[in-house]
Amino acid sequence: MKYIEKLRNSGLRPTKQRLQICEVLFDTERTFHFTINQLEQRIKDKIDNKISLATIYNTVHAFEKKGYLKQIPLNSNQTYFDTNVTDHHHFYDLKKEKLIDLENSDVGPINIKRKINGKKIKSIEVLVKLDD
Amino acid sequence: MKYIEKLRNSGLRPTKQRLQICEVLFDTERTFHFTINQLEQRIKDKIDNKISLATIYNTVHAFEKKGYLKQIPLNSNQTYFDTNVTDHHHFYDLKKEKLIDLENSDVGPINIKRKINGKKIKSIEVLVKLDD
DNA sequence: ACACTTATTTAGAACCATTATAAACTGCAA
DNA sequence: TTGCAGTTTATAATGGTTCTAAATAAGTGT
Ligand SMILES: [Mn+2]
Ligand SMILES: [Mn+2]
Ligand SMILES: [Zn+2]
Ligand SMILES: [Zn+2]
Repeated sequence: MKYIEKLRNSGLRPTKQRLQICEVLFDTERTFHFTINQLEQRIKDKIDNKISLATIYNTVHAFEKKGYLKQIPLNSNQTYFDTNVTDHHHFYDLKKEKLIDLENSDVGPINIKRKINGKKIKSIEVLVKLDD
Repeated sequence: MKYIEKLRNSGLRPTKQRLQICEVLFDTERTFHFTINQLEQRIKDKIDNKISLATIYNTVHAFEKKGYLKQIPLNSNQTYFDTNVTDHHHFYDLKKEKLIDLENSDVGPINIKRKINGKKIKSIEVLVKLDD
């Protein structure tokens, strides 16, 4: 398995559940955005055994902490995650409630002129909301 | 009262509760960011009668729909609102869990080069997360 | 002022995404 | 193999938000 090493190197035991979740999350042609419930559904579709919802939450949070996933700031009753952990921005289609990645070449450089004393910029994220 | 007209013009009846919430939200030197629970506390501090939590939710959502408040996309278990409804961006201090307005002069122009067929840009919001 | 209609307020229940619990299980090093 | 820390799991608890339906208040017409 290609994820055993990755997990071990992160200090996470490569359990059956985590490896299967890795396949669902990272064995894909493209990166994608998901809520926990959407991920639960994908897992059900792709694997035979059951993984408890608690484990899905635990794993997603563990992966997020290790930097393999990130949360996307959005106003929704559910938390959105992204398998694309590179710096990038988003369109948010308000009608379809769907996120679309913006390539870095799609957005001009963001120039933050103001500084806050003793604070460092950790990330800069642009959210472009789309109407009809 | 200065808000009676404003509410009537919006098709909202100027009730005692709404007028009092207007005072808490809009009779301020500066605009500010808040969660419902923070607003509830401010209301308790500023006025003598009680306003039910349901009314606070109802009013905030009514004001948001009319464009007197807006939500700020953020990953938190609580929804954040802004009394500054002009287009502007935010710092988010991760340690203090506090939002800080960026003036438009603090951020260079955002240039979104990509278009989505049949969709119009409704808003562009930048969130700058701050570390120590 | 009064009656009538409709909007609003309210306490409390319901909802539901997320987190906590604690017992069973598993990976792994000694 | 044994022991232990890490992990999984069913289930309960949490808590922000929304819903409900009855009481109250505002607007309208007379
Ligand atoms: Mn989370
Ligand atoms: Mn809301
Ligand atoms: Zn993305
Ligand atoms: Zn703001």
